[in-house]
Amino acid sequence: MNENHAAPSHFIRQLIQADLDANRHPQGITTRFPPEPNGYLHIGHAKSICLNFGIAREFSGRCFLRFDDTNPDRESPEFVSAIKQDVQWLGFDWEDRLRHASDYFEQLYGFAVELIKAGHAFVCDLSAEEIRTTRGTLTTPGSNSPFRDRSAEENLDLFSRMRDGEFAEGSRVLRAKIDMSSPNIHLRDPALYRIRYQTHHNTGDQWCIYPMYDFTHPLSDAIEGVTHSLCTLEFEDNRALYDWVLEHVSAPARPYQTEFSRLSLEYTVVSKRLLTALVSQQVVSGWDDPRMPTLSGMRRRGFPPEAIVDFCGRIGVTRNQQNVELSVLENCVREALDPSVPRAFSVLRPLKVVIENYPDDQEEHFVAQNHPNDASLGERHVPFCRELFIEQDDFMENPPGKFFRLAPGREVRLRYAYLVTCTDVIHDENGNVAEVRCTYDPETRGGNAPDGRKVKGTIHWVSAKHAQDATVRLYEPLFNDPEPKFSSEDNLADILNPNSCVTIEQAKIEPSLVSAKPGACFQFERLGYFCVDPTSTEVTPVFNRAVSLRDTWQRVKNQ
RNA sequence: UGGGGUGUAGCCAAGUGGUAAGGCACCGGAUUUUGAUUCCGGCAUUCCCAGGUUCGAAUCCUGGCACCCCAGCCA
Repeated sequence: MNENHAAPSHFIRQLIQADLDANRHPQGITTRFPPEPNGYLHIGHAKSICLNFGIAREFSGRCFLRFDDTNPDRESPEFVSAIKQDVQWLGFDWEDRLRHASDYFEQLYGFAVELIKAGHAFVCDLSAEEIRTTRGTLTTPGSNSPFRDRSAEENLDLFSRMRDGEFAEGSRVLRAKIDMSSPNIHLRDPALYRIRYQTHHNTGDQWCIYPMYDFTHPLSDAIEGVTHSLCTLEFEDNRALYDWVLEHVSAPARPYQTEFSRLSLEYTVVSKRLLTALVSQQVVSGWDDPRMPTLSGMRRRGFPPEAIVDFCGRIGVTRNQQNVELSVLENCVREALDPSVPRAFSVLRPLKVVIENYPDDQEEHFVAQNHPNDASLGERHVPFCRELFIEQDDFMENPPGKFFRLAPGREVRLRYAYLVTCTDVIHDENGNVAEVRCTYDPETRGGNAPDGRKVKGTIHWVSAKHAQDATVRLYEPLFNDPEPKFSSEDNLADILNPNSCVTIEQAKIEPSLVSAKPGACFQFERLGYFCVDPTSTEVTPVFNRAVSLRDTWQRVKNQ
């Protein structure tokens, strides 16, 4: 992590500091993270979690985890428990501050009654369609509902009968009475309650009217004593309504909303609708598919939570449109993993090497460091014999100038083992390289030549006799376009990267890797960071590549 | 063409009238039994544009331009 860097000073931090300096919050500050339980949390939510929980921690305040569950049509307990798990995984603790907006339904109803009594809300019998057409447009004002001037008594009666289930779904709504000609469309008599005969995951069949977001949110904030209600920029226009609600009922506190820009990450999409589509159309294996930008996907991919928290700190909090390059996240993952993760050998695309002058029945083992820069991670033994596997990429018959791996007549170091020289190449019937023959120099045990000759190339390897097969999955971005655009009519296949997941069924792994437990992470030397998948077994180990190593050769080769 | 926002390097981002931090990326170079890591060095005479105020402007004023959000009984 970046303890060396001072916490960046963003505008919300400054705002809170100024409020504290002015002694506006003698009881301390309170924030909340308010997800709707209608999907899994993604990297965009992580930004909000780090902001809300982080700022509370930093200023010795409190942060609520509040499920914003006012729409029973799309919410479920599965999502509730997944969200809780993800928040904890990131390292945040809501202690005794777990809430649901639905916990407040009765109080909310009371506030609605207050509004009606004061003449600030009315029951409207217009259909959804009629409301839409009378709302006006961006440039023209709307017109008043014919039901706008009902008496408070009639409204009270109607609203209570709405609650009692006397009316059909969609037949009536409770609306705020504000201003149908407001240039801010959110103020054109917005709906506050709608009728929905749907079992709610928390309140069951207790209610058939459900409050809307714009009514619920400010009041939930007030009930919890939230001082700083932080949300994303698309709610900016809603702020006028947020304030209106708080100013027209006897709210127990006066919270204020501040908006920041939402995160978008190159090559990924954080729209719940599209993520849901990817899952339901089985483009991915589930919400926790390692290609998903969900927290559960990134966890399965092998991203440590500290990397995500670090990332959220690095990108900052502003009101600018934020489109962050993938390399920032990848760098955070590498930086989190590199110092702590043990190294191991694995060959993804095996090429057989026979050491011609190494006795057929001989075996030995070499001591390998688990971490080149940290002896405390210990060492392990790696077996060696006459037949090995090396990476196909590490051999070229006609190499370009800068290539310093194995080639006919060239000498390379087998890491921790011997220097070997390629003496012959055997081709299959199609002319492809099928096997490479080498000789080894017995004087170079461990990898150094007594005569001091320099060998530029060092490659990894695995003993053919001792290696085990494993499944290895390599990932690329799910989308082709750095800024994926989509609409519901789009054929997903057209925008998806066909190589987003490449599965290698018969990678060769060194013996020490066989018993690795799900969740364990390793650096496969020269290949990247790999994490054991939850489905892995000793019979069929499964590794996911979290991220590759930085690869200068790839760049040299491509130029 | 209504309302609300935002413009600082390829991508993020500090900067709050005193002469452009930092990260990522990129480009060198050193060390290296991972073409990794680490280390050193480079990378905005200029802050969307044009005027103006000022000894002095990314910061203040005026006028443009570009982009984003809003017309769910979603959140």
